Amino acid sequence: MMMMMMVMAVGCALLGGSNATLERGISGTICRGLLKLENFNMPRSFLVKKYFTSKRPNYSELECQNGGLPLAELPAVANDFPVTCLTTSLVWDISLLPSLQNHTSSSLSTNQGPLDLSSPSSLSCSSSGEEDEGRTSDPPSPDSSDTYHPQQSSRPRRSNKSRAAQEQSESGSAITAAATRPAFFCKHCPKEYNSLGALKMHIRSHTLPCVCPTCGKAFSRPWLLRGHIRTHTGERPFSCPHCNRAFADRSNLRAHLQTHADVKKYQCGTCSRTFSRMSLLQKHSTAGCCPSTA
DNA sequence: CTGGGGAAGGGGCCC
DNA sequence: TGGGCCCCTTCCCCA
Repeated sequence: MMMMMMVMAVGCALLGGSNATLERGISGTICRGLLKLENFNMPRSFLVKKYFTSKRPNYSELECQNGGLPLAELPAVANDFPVTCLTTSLVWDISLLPSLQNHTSSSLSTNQGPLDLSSPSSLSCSSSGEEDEGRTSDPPSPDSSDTYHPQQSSRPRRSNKSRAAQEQSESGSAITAAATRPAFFCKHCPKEYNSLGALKMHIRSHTLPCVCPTCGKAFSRPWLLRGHIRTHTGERPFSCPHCNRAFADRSNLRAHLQTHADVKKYQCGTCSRTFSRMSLLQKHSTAGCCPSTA
């Protein structure tokens, strides 16, 4: 079985050009993942580098929804869930998205139980990769020269603006604002981070130290691998309290719960129509319902 | 075309 | 400082 999956995965990777048909079928997911890895465009890096993060999200905003219980553990009679959600400021107006994105939070859970994910044999985050790379969050040795290491430099690399300022006063006496906010750059991509830890974590997205023992797909973090392994095992620890559906991913359960809501979380600012997902709201907006925002 | 599910990526926070 | 977890978001596919 494992060999078969590997062969399929390799085949898909080799045939990356015509992925339209390959992505369908049994190995579609695997192929899609590999193809994504191959391109590695990282289109989802939307959270990079926030200079003015407001630190902690306001989790208490949503606690009223379920009293802090995990959604998967909500009683089926939690009928005020959607309403409560909407009576708070959590109804999203797409016109406000740019300013809200960094301030939203919907921590609907505390320490979760159902996700024990035993299957220890399959959870070894990277047979080899994690041991060499993951533990240190550093790229493998051949790579290490390709990434920034503070030990190799007397100070963190600075942002463009900071570097310009530094160049301007090369004598060194006027490193002011830049020095108070050092930036750590990734040498694999143009991203920059405020802390070395964040950079190291990011570097893992390049080194992908966690390898699935079943299909060989690599991930940046152990829990990503765990989630992926569920696609092989079929484990779905997050169940919907309103229906019989279960999900392997909590976020997907959360999105699903929106489908049970009479009034959904994401609201069009023009027509007041609500949507279960922001992507649907965005589609709705760009489709022309809201000319002002389209 | 729309809505929903599946899978995945990434930063932030807590321990 | 690092690992684990949380949450958000996105992309793709399908009904």
